[in-house]
Order: sequence, then C-alpha cells, then structure tokens
Amino acid sequence: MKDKLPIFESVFSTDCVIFGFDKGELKILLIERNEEPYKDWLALPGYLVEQQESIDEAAARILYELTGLRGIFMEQFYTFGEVKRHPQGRVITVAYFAMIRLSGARELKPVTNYAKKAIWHPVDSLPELAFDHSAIFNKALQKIKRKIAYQPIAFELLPEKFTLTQLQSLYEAVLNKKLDKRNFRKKMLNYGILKELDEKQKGVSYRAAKLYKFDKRKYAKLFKNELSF
Amino acid sequence: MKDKLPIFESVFSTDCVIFGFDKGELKILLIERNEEPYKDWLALPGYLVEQQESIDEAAARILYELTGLRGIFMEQFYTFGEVKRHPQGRVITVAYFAMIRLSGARELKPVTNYAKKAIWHPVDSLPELAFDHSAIFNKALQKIKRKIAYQPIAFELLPEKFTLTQLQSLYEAVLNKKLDKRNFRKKMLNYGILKELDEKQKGVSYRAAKLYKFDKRKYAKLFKNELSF
DNA sequence: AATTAATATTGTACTTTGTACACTAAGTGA
DNA sequence: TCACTTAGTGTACAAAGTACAATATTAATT
Repeated sequence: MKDKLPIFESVFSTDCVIFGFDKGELKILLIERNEEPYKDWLALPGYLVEQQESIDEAAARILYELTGLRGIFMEQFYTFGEVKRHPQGRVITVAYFAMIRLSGARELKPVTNYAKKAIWHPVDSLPELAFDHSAIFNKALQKIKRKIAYQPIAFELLPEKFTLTQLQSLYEAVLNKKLDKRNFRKKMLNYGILKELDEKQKGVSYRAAKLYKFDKRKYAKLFKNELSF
Repeated sequence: MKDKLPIFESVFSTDCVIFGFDKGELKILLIERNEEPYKDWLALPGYLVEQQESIDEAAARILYELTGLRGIFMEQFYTFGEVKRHPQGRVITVAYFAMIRLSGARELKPVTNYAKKAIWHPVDSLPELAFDHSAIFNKALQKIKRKIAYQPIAFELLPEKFTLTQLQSLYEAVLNKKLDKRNFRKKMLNYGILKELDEKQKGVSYRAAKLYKFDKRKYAKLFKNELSF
C-alpha cells in the first residue's frame, strides 16, 4: 500500500427509511427530488456523506436538510453497493431506518432545495422510487417486521398515550395480518412494559378505551435481559 | 447536484470476520499485515473495494487474496464509517462475517503479499488488532451470539459428521456459558434437522458417541417458516 | 476376567408461553 | 330506551423451556 490512499471516483451516501403510523396506516417519509437524476421522482431522503462527518452524523444531517426532522434515533441496517446503482458514478449507500410518532404532526419542510417537498406516503401503495430505493425500502420493511416480532418496539410509532386497539392495529399494519384481540392483549400486558393510565380516549362515538403509556424503564430492563441470553 | 458526482478522497473497503471451531475453541481468521500502516500487526482480512466490483464481490475476492480461502458464503453485518478510523484518509468499511468448518484443514496461503500469512486465532485471547478491527470483531461476535440463539446455524462450523457433545460445546463456546446436556439434546433433536447416522465416533478411549449429520433440506424448510411469521 | 475411568444416553415433573375461540359491558347517539 | 359500535375479558389445550441425576457403554488397566 502506498503512503496515500488511491483516489477513486467513488462516494458514499446515506438513505433513510423513516416509518410513521397514522390513521391505521403505516407510512414512510419520502421526498420529491428537485435535481437530476430522477428529478421529480419520489425517493428516500438521502444524500452524499461529507468528508469530515461520520456516516451516523451524515444521516442525521441529511434527514434534517431534506425533511426538516431532527433528533430522530436512526439505526443502520444495510449497505447497498452494486456498481451500477447510481447512474452518475460509483456510490455506495448506507441505509438507516427509524420509527417515529406522527401524532405531534411535525411539519415537513426541506431546508435545502435538493428536495421540493417531503411527504408521508402509505407503504401499501408506493410507486416506483428513484435509484434502487424501492429495494432499500423492502429490506427495511423486512427488518422491522422481524424486529417487531421479537421486541416490543412499536411504541415509537404511537402517540404517547394510546389504546390497546391502536397498538394492535399498528402490529397488524406492520406484520400485514390479523391478530387475535385477547391473545394480543395478554401478551402485551404480560411484557409488563405498559402503564395503565386513569384516562380514557376522547372524541369517539362509542365506548371509550383506556389509555396506556409505554414504560421506558421497564422496557430497558426487559430488553437488557433479552440481549444477555 | 452537478452532472458529475463530486470527487472526494474517499474509498471503501471490506473486512471479513470468519469464524471457525476447532478442538473446542472458537477461532477467527486473521492476517499478519505486510504493509504500512499497522505493518506486522494482526488484522482482519480486508482491503479496498475496486471501482468495478460490487461490495459482495470485493469481499469474496479480498478474502481469497489474503487467505487463499474461496467459495465461502459471507453475510454483510455492519458498516463502519468513523472519520478517523483509517490513519491515511477517509475509508469506510463494510464488514462481513461467515462461519466455516475447519476440519477440512484447508490451507491458508495468501495469494498477494499484502499479508505475510493468515492464521486461525482463538477468540478468547485476541491481541489488539489493527485499525478498529477489534471493534469490528466484537460486533460480529455479538451478531453470531444472537443469531445462534434463535436459528440453528452452528452446523457450518462443525465437520460434516459430528456428535451431539461436539455441537453442544460449540454452542457453549459461542455463547460463553454452560448448557444443560439433556435439555440441549432435546431441543436440538426436536428441531428435526439432525440425521442420526449408523456410525460412531472413533479413536476415543471411552464410550463412543453416535454421529449425526445436518439435514439441509429440513433446515431450509424450518427456516422458511420462521421467516414468514 | 474384573475393575476403573471417562463419557454417552435417557425421562419426568413443572413452569411458561402460545393459541383457539365468543360472549358481556359500556358508552354514544338517535 | 333502544340500537349500534367498540372495549374488555377467561378457559382449555398444546408447545416449548427448565431443573435435575442415574444408568449404559466402551477402552484401558490390572
């Protein structure tokens, strides 16, 4: 190896698959591109990593610049490195995912003009996305399906206070199948990570359901044990 | 974005964490570096990805060039992208792992002279490795610990014919804890992916154990079901 | 041939978790 | 007060996990 690294025409990027849940639908965050290639196409929020930032930092920065969202905990899940995945040259992309609550209704507002706008799009009617972003999305969906099945991580997608029915419909949306109500409740309550509140749902024209909160401390404890085998 | 991508002084590499199991010990494959930086240090087999190869291809090529091993199925598990992880410039590395059987005693022989030699080193007495390779190794170990706990994947590490005691001691080595013999056997046999052979262990000075084979077809079936929830 | 030493092999009782399945309770609005 | 809609609940069975110790087999030794 030489004293200096060779210089290739290669760059890294990150792409973010951000899941949200709203009105019983699982959604992801997309941008409408304002630049070639794939101008006007829908794409995952993603861009090039700068020289002096780690990939984690880049992912957070890029998500902010393209969508206005900040402070979201993202987890790296796969790196896509096919030679031809970007039409302009060799770009490998490190993909991240996150699950966030939409209830706060945080405004989506791109800070740069690389994106015309950012939108929440239901996952069950996605059009073809720019680059290989459809494949990246599929891998992310597969990832959270597995994850949700053995870790109760779905709470990040719900408002702070939620009903068991809402929680169940979220599971059903992610796993894409119906679950038994009684068994679902038994299982969730047995985890011991839900705090029952003295409040009830409001604004519904039928019997109001109890509200629950997610108990972070107990969750951390449970999770720790699971990891240590 | 311009018509052309910007050119950064950035390159990608891959590093491989190859696990083997021999004489009751879990080992990994290391090379002794023959180049600066970290000349003479032990390191994971890894090198730069070329312009015209995918990362998967690069990983296979590099493993072969540095160790002489070919045809090993590797799985990508994490990408390390800290700015300062390589002293000569910005290098992000996509890390792969694999589990292989050592019994065939395939010869380790670097094809290039980037590596002086390749060796199997026990995981429980690793020295500090070059670059951030110790951290990469730790992440890989964590990964296979989790994986082995919910998928019976350990067979790749054993010879074709093995005894249940050998299988158990492999699990114990990976998980780093003692397991109950009866329960372990019950569980493994219940998976239904072991084929009992009409042969016995040879060359031991005590009661010889039955030999088993791993049943790939049944395994594939089991695994498929597990993935579909 | 008998003994020793080392490991192989086996079962049971209990606990925990998963699963199939259907009725009553409560609140709203007409 | 009635109709409608969703909330909330229990039981029997099956499957999987866990704790625990005695007997069987073989090779080597005497």
